Amino acid sequence: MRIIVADCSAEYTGRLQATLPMARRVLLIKADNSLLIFSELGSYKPLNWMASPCTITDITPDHDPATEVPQKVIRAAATKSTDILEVTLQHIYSDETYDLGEDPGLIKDGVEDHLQRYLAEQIERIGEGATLVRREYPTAIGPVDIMAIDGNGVHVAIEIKRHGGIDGVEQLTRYCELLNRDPLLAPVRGIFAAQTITPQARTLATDRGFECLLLDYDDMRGVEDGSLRLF
Amino acid sequence: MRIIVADCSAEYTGRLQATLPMARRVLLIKADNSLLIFSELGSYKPLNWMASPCTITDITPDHDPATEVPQKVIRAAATKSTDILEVTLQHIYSDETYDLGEDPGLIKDGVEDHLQRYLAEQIERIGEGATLVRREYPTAIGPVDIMAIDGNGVHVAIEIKRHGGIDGVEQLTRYCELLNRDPLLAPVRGIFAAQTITPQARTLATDRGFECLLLDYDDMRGVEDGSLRLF
DNA sequence: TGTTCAATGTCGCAA
DNA sequence: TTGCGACGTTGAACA
Repeated sequence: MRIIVADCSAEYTGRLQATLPMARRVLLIKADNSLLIFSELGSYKPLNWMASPCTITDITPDHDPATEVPQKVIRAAATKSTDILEVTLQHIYSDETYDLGEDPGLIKDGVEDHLQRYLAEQIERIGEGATLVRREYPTAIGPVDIMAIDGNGVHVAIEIKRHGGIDGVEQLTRYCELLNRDPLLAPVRGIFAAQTITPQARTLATDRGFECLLLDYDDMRGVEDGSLRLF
Repeated sequence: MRIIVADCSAEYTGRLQATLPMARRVLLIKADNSLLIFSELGSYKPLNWMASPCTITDITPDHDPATEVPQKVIRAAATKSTDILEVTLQHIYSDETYDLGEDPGLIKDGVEDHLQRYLAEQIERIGEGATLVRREYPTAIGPVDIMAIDGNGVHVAIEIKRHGGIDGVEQLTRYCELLNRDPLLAPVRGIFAAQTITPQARTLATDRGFECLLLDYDDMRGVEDGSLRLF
């Protein structure tokens, strides 16, 4: 990891054009050659960047103290496209390199996948006698999160979200519309399951005849842990 | 901007739980207190982070060379939620601070807005004899990207995306449904125009009776530049 | 301030 | 590899 603090300007040409006027910034050049340009504000997104794979070229122009020749130009050129990011360094305050080595990486817990897995394993949460058909049930317009059959033998398409908004209801609507065209499946009920559901989404879902199911993550995890403890 | 190079581990608790095992990494702490943790690989997204607004607390435990007490713990706590990111620094290689000042920001060119402008000016790309009604044609549920009239005098609603996915088709569907209720406009054709269109979006669009139109940005820009050169 | 929508999105999974 | 959807999305425009 090379860390540069410098007054710099930058030009990006690729899927769009972007210009960064001269200002003091921090540049990171990672082991994979990706280059990031940061300022003091904003979230984790850099002002500008070049993703790996790319080649980095350091260009050092002749230095003439009389004129304001840049100290250095760093050119990052994407390998698989014509994207180019060129950073002109006017004054360099620091330029240091550290070898960080490989990173063991991040370990996550608690995302939608877990919700889906738990609900699939505790499918009777949608109603007594329900059985799982499969997770990620494939359709022409994408996989339905969970397909099940309820206690009355009726197919149930379940859309799962961590946070249920209108988009999720639209998604469920598309799936049910499509699935209900299949005489082997129809009628198909829809269930909108989420840890939280916005009032608008609940209204829309209800209006379209879908059931809303609030998921309690801790509860579901508890049941899972409990069942594991039995064996 | 504070730049720290250190062996560190981290724990994030918030919308999810995440753990980062001990490894050498780069930390950036920006003027707004946001904190980013980088490794050598990956794109611009940090391994872990805390967004502004948040408070940063430096905790220096008693140092006992006999046991492996961490040199420092940095605790970033979100202001508006209970999110916490705690970074334990075992060995610090560098810890420097620079004042970058304010950034003039990025200037962009070539986003969806430009596609829309080009297509509006080259409206016959949707068919010979087509004429533009207006860009950002207002409706009760939001503006239609482009409203036009085709060679047969039929209204055409055009939804433009840089990358066309299912969401865009849904958007176009909502617009057309609404517009077709207006006896002064109906019937209204729908065109889904994008630089790239996913197969599923194409299937859905076709199924709903919409035409798909692939846009070539360079081509459209070329025509534009060419016409500009004439004057 | 909250909501909606684009993004040089990025990331991960599965076909 | 490509397609697809989630994301601690981020960021900007607008009501």
